Amino acid sequence: MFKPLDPLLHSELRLAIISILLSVEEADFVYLKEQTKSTSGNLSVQIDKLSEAGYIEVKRGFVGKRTRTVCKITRVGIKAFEEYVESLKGYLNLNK
Amino acid sequence: MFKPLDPLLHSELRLAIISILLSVEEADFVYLKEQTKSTSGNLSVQIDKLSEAGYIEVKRGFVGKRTRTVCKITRVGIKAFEEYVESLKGYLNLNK
DNA sequence: CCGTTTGGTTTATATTATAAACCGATTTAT
DNA sequence: ATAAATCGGTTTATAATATAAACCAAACGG
Repeated sequence: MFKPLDPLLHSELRLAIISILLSVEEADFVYLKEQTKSTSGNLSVQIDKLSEAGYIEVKRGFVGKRTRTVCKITRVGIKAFEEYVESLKGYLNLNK
Repeated sequence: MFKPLDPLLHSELRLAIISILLSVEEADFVYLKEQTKSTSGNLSVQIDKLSEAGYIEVKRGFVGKRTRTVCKITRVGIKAFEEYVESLKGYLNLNK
């Protein structure tokens, strides 16, 4: 009945990050920060966690002389998200 | 876009408790423990939190000589749950 | 130069979740 | 009658998480 919820995704900020990355192909740090209205520190940490889990891919590079961190969701991340949503449905009564 | 998720409901065990109470009118401690497969300690703590927030009502009584703790969701709890689900939809892409 | 902004990371702290230990009452088994 | 196990929890300690605050190097603006 209640399947466990992937703790990596069951977090407001990380879920928002994944949600954005699902709809946008690629997003950089600044864009994610704007969209999620999070602090840089929090965003940095959560991006790392998603990256270490292999849910997203992070490329650090330059645009002109400025650094730029770009994130992209992986198939692993997509899969995990889909499973998370399925599990979550067991908790919500979406079948109203 | 990303409305904040009520932290009281954005918790696996508390969400499971609420989910059960939405479908069952009343449930006692033992039943909730069985259904959620949680430990007594964890369940006790989370029931308290939901109770203190006014999301559920807790009645402690007896059945025969044994103690019995019965939980029931309140209208406040129902409202909070509905809002939580609405907010959550903004994170999931349920509009596939 | 000097102060400020950009684009972050690191470290410290507050909050949360979870488990472990405990407790009084009640059965059950001896 | 009594010791041992079970029931129905609560309390307390610990581990994990989230969040914010402090910091940093490079770039830019005056």
